[in-house]
Amino acid sequence: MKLCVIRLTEMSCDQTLREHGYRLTPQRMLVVEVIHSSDKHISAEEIYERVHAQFPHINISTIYRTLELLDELGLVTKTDLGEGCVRYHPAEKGHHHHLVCRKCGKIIDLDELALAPLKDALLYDYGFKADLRHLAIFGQCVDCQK
Amino acid sequence: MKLCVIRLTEMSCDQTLREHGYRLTPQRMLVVEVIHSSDKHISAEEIYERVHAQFPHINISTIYRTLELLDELGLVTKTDLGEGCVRYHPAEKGHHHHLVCRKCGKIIDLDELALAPLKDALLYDYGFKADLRHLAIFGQCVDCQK
DNA sequence: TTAAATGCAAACGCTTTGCAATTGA
DNA sequence: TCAATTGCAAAGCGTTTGCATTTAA
Repeated sequence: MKLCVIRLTEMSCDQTLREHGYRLTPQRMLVVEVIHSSDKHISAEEIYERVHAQFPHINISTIYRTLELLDELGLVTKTDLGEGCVRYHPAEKGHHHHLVCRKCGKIIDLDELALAPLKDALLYDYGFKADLRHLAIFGQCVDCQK
Repeated sequence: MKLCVIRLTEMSCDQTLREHGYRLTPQRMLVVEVIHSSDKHISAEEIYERVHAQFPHINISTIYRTLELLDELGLVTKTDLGEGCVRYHPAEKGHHHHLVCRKCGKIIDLDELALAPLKDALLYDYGFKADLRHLAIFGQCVDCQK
């Protein structure tokens, strides 16, 4: 069941690449596969490590170039969680926010709807059209408060 | 009137430094002065430029070391607005959030209270104690929506 | 006098770039 | 075939660090 979804998503990536006249190289396919099969948001370095295990010849600049391309095509979303690197995840997996624990580093996903009232308030009070995709909110999780 | 406030705040910085056994060097005093007299949040590079104009001998590593110290003493607050650098401002100027326009780069200050409902909701629903100081919210400002 | 602070230079981690060699269509 | 893509090496950025020299107290 899970596998079906993954395959489908990867296939639509491949299709999108082809549609835009980009080549389907093994490097690109592996990057797409790794991002889609990751259960969490993944950094360029982590993607590199995983691809490298299967394709030792790959260079990290190829990872960055592929990520830039996937971002341009709207296939991945970038999130800056304030760690000094950017994290990527498939755009298809939908928008959500992040509660980042400053103590243990845990990242809790927060549904997009949780910020809907704030979004409305900002538009009403400031005329500001907030783009609240993948917001990172820092603090302390339940476990670390004990 | 403004000048009084600035003087007072700088003096309390100087006092705090002294109280903790740190030396009052001309470099440190200039950094404090520049941060306090800036009308907006300022980056290390910008602080360096302004201090350098008055004190050409200064090195940027001194700026970074001073900022680290001021942060430790709770005299300045750091904000990552996703520009690839950290911005600083006097802790005395209070907490607030930032509406960052993706088009024109304008930064609108948002009162701390605006996020109080969200903070409460996160604690209630997730048990997450959010530290909502100096949050950056990206989007489009009124002017850029036209 | 002397520990603390500085300037300098070199390195850091993440990311980008120029260029020659390789490869998918 | 040949432009697109890659690997490689080098550089970019903001920031940090080790160390000898200087300086505030």
